[in-house]
Amino acid sequence: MALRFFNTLSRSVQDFVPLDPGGKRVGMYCCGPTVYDFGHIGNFRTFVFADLVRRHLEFRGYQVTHVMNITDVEDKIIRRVRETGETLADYTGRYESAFLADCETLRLRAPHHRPRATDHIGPIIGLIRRLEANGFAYVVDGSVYFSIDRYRGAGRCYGQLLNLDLEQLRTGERVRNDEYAKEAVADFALWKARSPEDGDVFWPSPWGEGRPGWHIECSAMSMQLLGASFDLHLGGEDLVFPHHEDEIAQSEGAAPEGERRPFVKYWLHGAHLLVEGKKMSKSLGNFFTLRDLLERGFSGREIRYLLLSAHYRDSFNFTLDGLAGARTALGRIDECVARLRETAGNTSDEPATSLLDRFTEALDDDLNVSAAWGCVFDWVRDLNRRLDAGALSSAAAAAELAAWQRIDTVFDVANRSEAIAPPEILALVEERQAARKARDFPQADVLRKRLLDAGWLVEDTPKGPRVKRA
RNA sequence: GGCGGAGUAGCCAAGUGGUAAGGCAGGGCUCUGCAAAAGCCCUAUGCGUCGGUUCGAUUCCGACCUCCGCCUCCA
Repeated sequence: MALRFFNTLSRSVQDFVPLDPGGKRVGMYCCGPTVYDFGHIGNFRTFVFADLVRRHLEFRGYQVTHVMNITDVEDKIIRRVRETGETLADYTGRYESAFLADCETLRLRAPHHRPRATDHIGPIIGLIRRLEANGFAYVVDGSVYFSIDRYRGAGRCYGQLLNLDLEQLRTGERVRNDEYAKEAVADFALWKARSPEDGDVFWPSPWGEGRPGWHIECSAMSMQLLGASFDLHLGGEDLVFPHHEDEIAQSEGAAPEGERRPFVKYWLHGAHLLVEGKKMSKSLGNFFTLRDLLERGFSGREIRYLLLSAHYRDSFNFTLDGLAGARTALGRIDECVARLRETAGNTSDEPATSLLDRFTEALDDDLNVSAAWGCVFDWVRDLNRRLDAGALSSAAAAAELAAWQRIDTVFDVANRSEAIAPPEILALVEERQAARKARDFPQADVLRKRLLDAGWLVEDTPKGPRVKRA
């Protein structure tokens, strides 16, 4: 069976066929963070989802070029910069570093390119000029807007990602008065003229000093790094409209007549999450940054596992109980893998195929992680039975271990702190074992406590004691 | 008001036109000097409600109820 994804463009699950005639190379763009604060668990759900897409593509042998932008100029950022008196670069640099550290905590594979909006003002201006040349942009008081009417008038399609009735668009409170200059409500800013509140945040342009609009950076940077037409574009579901719709209009609208190609072949959108059953909000006290969760004693891999446990298109209820459950579930895998290692010893073998086949089939089906984890836990139970029965050869254990390692290139939840116990710990274990043999149980328990204080848990098995990280 | 998504055991969550994966929690058991460890086993006659199609529906159709998202800068 082929790999398939749900494409927002078609509202259906489609076979994945890369644009590359060789069928190998894949360009993938994911809308990254706006660095105005620490990332929260909802942000990271989307980035973990993007990581899963990328890793599964790589698992399937594709050569992925992964781009994730950093939005480092935008209304909220400008407001914060004004409030703190810092420079834009100092302010955003701090949160960008924090974001990168958080990504490492969650074991996200680093994108090949992480372009910043402020480093691409030139390409952004160039793109706006092309839109002007094509007649889709108009200038009002030093700001440049995209005209949806003119775009549609030229036979182009606005509204590819959703059924859109512009007449029905509610003119809500969020239509600010700084947008009054637009010809039509649905038009959007490509370039915003400098205003006094912007402080030092502005760049020169053919239309005067100002800064880029929100959507334009993604069009400019993605096309620069991946070409005018590429395979995958990912983001949170809230970005479908207007952000991604506008990206399509800007990107396809910039092409000269006669060279029109679809901007992106597959659009994938991740659902939002709820926290403790409610929309995350600071007033409800259910607003968690990744850092908050780490402070509560959870690890990056536990959070990663939990975020990988639900399908990306379903809204997911993130709870602290769920995180605690994630810890137990991972422990079950850790145990099984550790037993496999012991049984395999120095033996190595080709990966066993039965688990890999089921796993691949599950993820190929629009990233059905629930089914994939189901395979993993079925496998764990089966192996535990065979290990208990002493019915697993070292070669078989090695083959299963190799299969797990393949799977973990996608899920990446393996226990990394499962270091081999240092000699002094092993010495204590032996000392305790001697005490047990001598039936000096009080002494054995003292030694067990000492090991525990050192961070190691002893487990007595029929084959002798085992230590693992407490 | 417009568009879209979802309702499966205490919780999370797959799935299928033929009678319900997996995880957590809970219960039982095994191993053990002990176990706080680990493993095994058990746990939905039921899949929001009501109709319809069908030999048969949780799965298809219709209505309804509930929840959620988007509708101009929120992942």
